[in-house]
Amino acid sequence: MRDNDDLKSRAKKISEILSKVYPEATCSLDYDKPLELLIATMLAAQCTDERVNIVTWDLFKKYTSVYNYASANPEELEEDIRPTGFYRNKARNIIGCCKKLIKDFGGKVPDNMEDLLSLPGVGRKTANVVLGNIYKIPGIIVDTHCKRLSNRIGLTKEEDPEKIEFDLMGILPREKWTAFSNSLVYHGRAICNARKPKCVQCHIAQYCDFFNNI
DNA sequence: CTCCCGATAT
DNA sequence: ATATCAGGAG
Repeated sequence: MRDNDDLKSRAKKISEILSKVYPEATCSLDYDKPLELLIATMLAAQCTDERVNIVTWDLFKKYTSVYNYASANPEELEEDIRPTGFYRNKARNIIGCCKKLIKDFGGKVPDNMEDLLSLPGVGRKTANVVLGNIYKIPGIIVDTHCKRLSNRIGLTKEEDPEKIEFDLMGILPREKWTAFSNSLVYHGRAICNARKPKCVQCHIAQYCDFFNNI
C-alpha cells in the first residue's frame, strides 16, 4: 500500500519527466477564441481532436458567433458536425448551449466551473479544458487518456472521472494541473496507447504499475 | 446503467 | 466483420 507522500513524490517525478518529454504539450484542438474552444471541446466528446479539427476548420468560418449557433437549423448543423459522431445530441447541445450563453451569460463563455456545467453538453472534462486554456485556471482534465494512464501509472485506483480528478488534484501541485493533463494526453497518444502500449519506449516505465506487473 | 454515432485499428 | 476509440445526459 502506498501512502500519500509516496504518491506525491512519484507524481512529481512523473510530472517532471513528462514535462521534459513533451515540453510543447498543449491543447491540440484548433481555435482562436473562447467560443471556438468551447464548441470544439463539446465536439471532442468520444471523438479524436484530430477529427474535430477537420470539422471545425469549416464550421468556424460558417458560424462565427453564439447568435449563429443559437439560430442554426438543427438538421443543417447536424450535417456540419456529422463526422464527430453523436451528431444529433451534439447539435442540440450546441444550439441549447449558445441560447443559454446569450440568455444567462451575456453571450460570453463563463469563467467558472458551476456556470460552465450548467450548459447543455458541457461536463467536467469540457469545463476544465475551457478553464485551463482560456482562463488559465488550473484543473485536471480527465479524458480517456488521463483515466487510462493515471490508472496504469498507479496514481489512482478510481474509475470514475470525477474521483480521478480529485485524486490527482490531491497529489499534484495546483500549478501543474493543466500541463500535466496535457502531457498525459500526448503520452497516451504517442506511447501509452490503449491497445498496444509501447512500454519499451516509455520514459516513465520505471514508475508504472502496469509495466512492472506484466 | 443505457443511449448517443462515425472512423479506424485489428 | 468486429472491437475499440473517445464524454455527457437521462
